[in-house]
Amino acid sequence: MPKSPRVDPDQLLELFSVSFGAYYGDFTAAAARENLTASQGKTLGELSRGPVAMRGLADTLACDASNITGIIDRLEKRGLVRREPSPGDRRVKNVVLTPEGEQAVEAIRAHMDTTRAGMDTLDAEERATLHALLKRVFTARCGES
Amino acid sequence: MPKSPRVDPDQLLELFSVSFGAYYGDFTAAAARENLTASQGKTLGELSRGPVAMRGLADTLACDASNITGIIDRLEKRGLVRREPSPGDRRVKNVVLTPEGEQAVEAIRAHMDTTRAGMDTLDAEERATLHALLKRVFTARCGES
DNA sequence: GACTCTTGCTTGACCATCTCAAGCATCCAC
DNA sequence: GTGGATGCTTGAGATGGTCAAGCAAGAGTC
Repeated sequence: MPKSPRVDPDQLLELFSVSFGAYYGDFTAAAARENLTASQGKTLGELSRGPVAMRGLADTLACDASNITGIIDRLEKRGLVRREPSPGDRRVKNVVLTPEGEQAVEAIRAHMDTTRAGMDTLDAEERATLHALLKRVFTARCGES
Repeated sequence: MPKSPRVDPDQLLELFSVSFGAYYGDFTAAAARENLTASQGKTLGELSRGPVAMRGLADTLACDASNITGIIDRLEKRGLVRREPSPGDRRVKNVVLTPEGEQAVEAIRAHMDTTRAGMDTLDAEERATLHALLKRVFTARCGES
């Protein structure tokens, strides 16, 4: 079953652009529902995988460390996040999600309506295929075997 | 060949988050190379598909129209873009990419190194499959037959 | 210990992005 | 032509982003 022959990398890149634009819009809207900006939502999402040092957030979000200070300041002021001193290195501050922060992450994920509706058009096998292909394209270098 | 059984929507959503983060970082870096911010790059990318009214850009980029005014101001000042009156409606201004603007878009697309490297790990059939699946998830509602 | 080097975080300055409220010009319906 | 809707701009205020500078703390050397 030849899905559609002749998809060159430029066409795929173009589709990435459109798809990610749609995802980003959906994400931004879901975050706005919680009175969070896209950057704040993205930061909380990273933290949902476990505590991260300020430096680590700056690396993941690909921005200057000084930027993170302000974002965490605002999230901390709202009680969604907490700075904790690192036991091993007193320079380092680990950022931890509070229960309220976890709730916010859940709420955002639950309200990604457009994206979820799109995913619902795939059956289980198609989801598995998409997952495998996307993973190869975007997480190759962090690659476990 | 069962790729990987049991990928539920939440896992796929999670992978979207990571993948789009990687894409966004790559895009931002490529845009920065041209002395453009991510928003400016995204705007130019939209315009590469043809002229768009200010209002249309605001809709596509999912932000307030007043925002677009500033972005286009800066792009126009740098000669990457031009405002043209719409023949049919004198309220509307169509934004057109200049040749310099087209060059900038090409340069950004050419320097999406991480993403291109990831795509190179796929063969032609896998690209076609990924294209078809992504398209179904994210462009269903604009759907031509 | 003292000296230096590096690293992690914060601060301040400066611009870009984003939203909202308000305003103006134009179109459209009546 | 009057009134209402629409397209764009402006200005205020908060957030996001970079850069340069600074402080605190680990790490290596003596």
